[in-house]
Amino acid sequence: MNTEAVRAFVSVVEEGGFQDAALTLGVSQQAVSKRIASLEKSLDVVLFHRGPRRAELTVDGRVLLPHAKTLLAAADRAVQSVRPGFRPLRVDVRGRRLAAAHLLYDFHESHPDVQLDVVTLSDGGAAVSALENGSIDAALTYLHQPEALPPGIRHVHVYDEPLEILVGPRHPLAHAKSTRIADLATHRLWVPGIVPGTEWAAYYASLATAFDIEIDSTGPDFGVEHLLDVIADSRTVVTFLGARTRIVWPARHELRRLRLAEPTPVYPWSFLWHDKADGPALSRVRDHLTRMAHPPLSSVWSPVRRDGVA
Amino acid sequence: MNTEAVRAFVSVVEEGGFQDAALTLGVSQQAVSKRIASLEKSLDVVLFHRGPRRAELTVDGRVLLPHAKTLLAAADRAVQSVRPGFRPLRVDVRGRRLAAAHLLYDFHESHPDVQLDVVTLSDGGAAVSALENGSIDAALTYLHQPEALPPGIRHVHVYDEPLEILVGPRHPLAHAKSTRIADLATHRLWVPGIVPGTEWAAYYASLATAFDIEIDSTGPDFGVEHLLDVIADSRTVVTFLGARTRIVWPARHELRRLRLAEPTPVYPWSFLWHDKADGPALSRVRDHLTRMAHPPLSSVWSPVRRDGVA
DNA sequence: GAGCCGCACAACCAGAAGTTGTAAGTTGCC
DNA sequence: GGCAACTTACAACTTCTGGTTGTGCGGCTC
Repeated sequence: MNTEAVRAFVSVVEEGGFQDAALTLGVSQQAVSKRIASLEKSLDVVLFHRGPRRAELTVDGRVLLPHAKTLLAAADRAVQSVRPGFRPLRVDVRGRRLAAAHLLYDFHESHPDVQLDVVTLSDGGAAVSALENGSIDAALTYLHQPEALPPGIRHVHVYDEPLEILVGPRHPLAHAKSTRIADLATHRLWVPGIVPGTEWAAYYASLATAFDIEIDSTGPDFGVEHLLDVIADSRTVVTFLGARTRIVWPARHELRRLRLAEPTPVYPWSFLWHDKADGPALSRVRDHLTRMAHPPLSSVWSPVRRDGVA
Repeated sequence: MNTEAVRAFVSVVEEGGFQDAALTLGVSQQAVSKRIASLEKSLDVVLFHRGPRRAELTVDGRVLLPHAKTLLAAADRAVQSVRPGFRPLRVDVRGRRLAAAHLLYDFHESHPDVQLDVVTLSDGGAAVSALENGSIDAALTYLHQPEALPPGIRHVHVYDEPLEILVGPRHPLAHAKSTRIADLATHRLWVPGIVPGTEWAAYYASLATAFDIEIDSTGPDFGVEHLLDVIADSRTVVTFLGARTRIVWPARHELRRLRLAEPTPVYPWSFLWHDKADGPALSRVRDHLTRMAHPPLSSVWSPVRRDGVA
């Protein structure tokens, strides 16, 4: 499947003949003829009835046509996605199952005309340096030290995500409706895969200090499936997750999500962008996110102190 | 954008390095290196950080990756769509705004796993010969002469589509709820674009004969927009359309669709297929369509007499 | 420091894909 | 019927893409 051959095919259909297609493609008629011939050979079907009149699509050609068009559209979008200056807005969401991805998806649903490219970088620090060198335009992340941002990078708080815990069916808390975080001190709090130095690690460090609990992030991270297996089988292990974190577990696992209360710890999401990247598309995203900001819960704990309105 | 270069790019990401990608692609490491280099040159971005360790995606590479994958998926689907013996089921629906397309879309909604290619051929006769030579697998059309089908082609009636009329806001019937077809004899019944010799022409000929009305199909067909313009402005002109024919008219046109009653003329849709093409996918479509068959209306007129159940 | 690993560059070669020139076919007009 | 006008296809030639093998360079590992 040669892209140029496909382009020739679509062009012949749209222009109505080899000659005219050649003209619009800027090549000779013979070149178009060769492209179509090679395409037909590679697919092993005839695409046009060549009458001496004009070329007419065969049934195979008719079937191929829409597929060919989507192929070309995909190719064009692929090229556009990395074209400096003209590319879609690039936003880092830290992970595709996290609340940030959810927030951005909300935006996409209500603004389908804004071209987006969703990226996931390794950590918030990487996002900031990517913002600095211009390889991304914006990021949704937890900002541990707002005051330490490099010049030119701006930020706004957009969402406080309540924290929940996940326990197995035989855990003592399995049938509770909610629990207080201080009551968790006696349980084993396990959050594998926290990479030291990331904003994620900083958040859990703050949480552990604030409530005088111990969060175990040791041991190798074998992935979510393994974590769920352990939780499901254990009477003691508890893990944290954001209220809007999407996880899918196998049907056999009867896991429970529990709200935390009095206070509810929240994971604060900020929207970051570079002054230079600011423009109409970016401000539409930012406006949407700030407008969507949920009203603050009655009793919350957050690692960052925010002055003024949420 | 060379497809093979994109394939190499995705392969390098999935395999984790140039070397391994070369192995799975069956080419030399240097060839992969060249492909990536040419892709980077054509896009004018760097896709991989070449550390001495393993190749690592840049932000541009991360962004391109999903686009590259959809591009390859589109290419594969395009090839599959014409691959003899393995291609998706091809069904002719006569026109994408007609009831047949609607019926097939219903099927697609409830059976998204069945790969379909929807085709529109010029007329029912073309569909039959396309069925005969195997270039399509099935068709939804009005079958004027079921007894004249070539051997091997089978058919089943699936849907009676009530006929409606379309009038402008100043037409005397504009505020009627429904009308009897016999009462239309005094109006100008205009259906432009009926190609003689098609099943469409045969249907209207039957209709005209049965109710002793005159249907005007003369004059050049300037398309639906022109037809709607004429209807909207006229106090006399009336046109027919199927109850499930989708038309979109500009907001300024206050057109009215009216049901026909006592009897309601129906446009009977049949599902046609070739014995040789019968298989699990085709029978799922056929079963769905026959199951969806609507209960017969109380008083209908149809050009074909059907014995037994609907 | 020696060896290993991973990617890039150089030289070479085959063939893909462009060009021009020309043939073969049908339509339309005289 | 014969010729002009038009279409697409084929032939010969040229260019250059994209593959190969051989080799170099830089950073890990031991």
